[in-house]
Amino acid sequence: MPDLRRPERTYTIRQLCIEFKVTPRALRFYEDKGLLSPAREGLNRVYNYRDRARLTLILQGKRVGLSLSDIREILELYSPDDGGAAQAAKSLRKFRDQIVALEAKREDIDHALESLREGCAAMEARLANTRPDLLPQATEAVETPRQRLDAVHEFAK
Amino acid sequence: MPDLRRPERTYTIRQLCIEFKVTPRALRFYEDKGLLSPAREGLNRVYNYRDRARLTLILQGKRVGLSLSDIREILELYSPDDGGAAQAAKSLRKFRDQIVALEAKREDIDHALESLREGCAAMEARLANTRPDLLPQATEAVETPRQRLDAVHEFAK
DNA sequence: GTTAAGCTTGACGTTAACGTAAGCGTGACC
DNA sequence: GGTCACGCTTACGTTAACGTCAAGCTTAAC
Repeated sequence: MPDLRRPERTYTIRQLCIEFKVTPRALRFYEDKGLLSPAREGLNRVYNYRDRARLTLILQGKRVGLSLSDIREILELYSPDDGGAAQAAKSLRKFRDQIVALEAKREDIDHALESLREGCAAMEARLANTRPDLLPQATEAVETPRQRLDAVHEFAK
Repeated sequence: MPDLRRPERTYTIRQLCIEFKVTPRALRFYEDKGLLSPAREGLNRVYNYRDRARLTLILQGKRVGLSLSDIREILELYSPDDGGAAQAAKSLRKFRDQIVALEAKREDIDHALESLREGCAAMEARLANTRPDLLPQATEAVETPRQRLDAVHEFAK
């Protein structure tokens, strides 16, 4: 049995799920889509450090707004054929495209925020004049549910 | 017949579609979802300047990444139904919630941009060392298809 | 020896925002 | 009097990224 702290370390599907806060369904889905291809022990999936690394890349990609198929393309660039130089250029272009898209989105948001703030100010002024007693009612925020993962078990690294 | 340059001006569904580069299906969909409710002339929809204004708000909202139901809520705030101060307080709270949500989205985007830029820099460095000839290839933008609406007719304002 | 936990593979369900097609009505035009 | 062009409704199809069973296999525990 390999030392648990070495790169030979392997993971069950659930271990990775808990560590990265995703569901088993998601990992199997990524596999379906060709983003992961863990080894098997009988039927069971066995993830190694390389799979783990790919998973972190997948989730990072998602966080920056890339689609799974974008991510798959990028992942393919990091492994095969040559040193990956020829097509690293391609993923560089994708990154840049994404940057441009996000910058545009940011500007839109800034505009929206501006007009929302104007609207707020106007309504505050109106309320302050007519029913100042109602102002505090608008101060409370709405509850944000979030979080709903099975267990909260802790796995040693 | 009303003067075409006055606010009494009305629009057919297709006129709005061409002006805003959306499809009739989209407008009917927004209506289904309660974001628009144009008048009718027989069966045919007749949009007025107010509907038009709402449509611009809808599309602005979409650009900043709001869902249609988010947009519907916001639209409802702009038609206060009563002069009611109590309602205004509620609206104010919603506005503030929306501001908070957008600010969060903005931060997310900033983070994403940051790591995208890092990734870009790393890949540029790598490419510059190994295959500087491939760098220009990544400079071109990807073609953006877009536009596929029947005619390019021009409608006077 | 029989639960229980954890894994597996289907396979259908879900949400958003429409696309697309079928079938029908209406007026304009040649 | 066909045939566009435009409009209507109803309704099924689509994509992404999983969620949610159902049914079944294994292994550890009691």
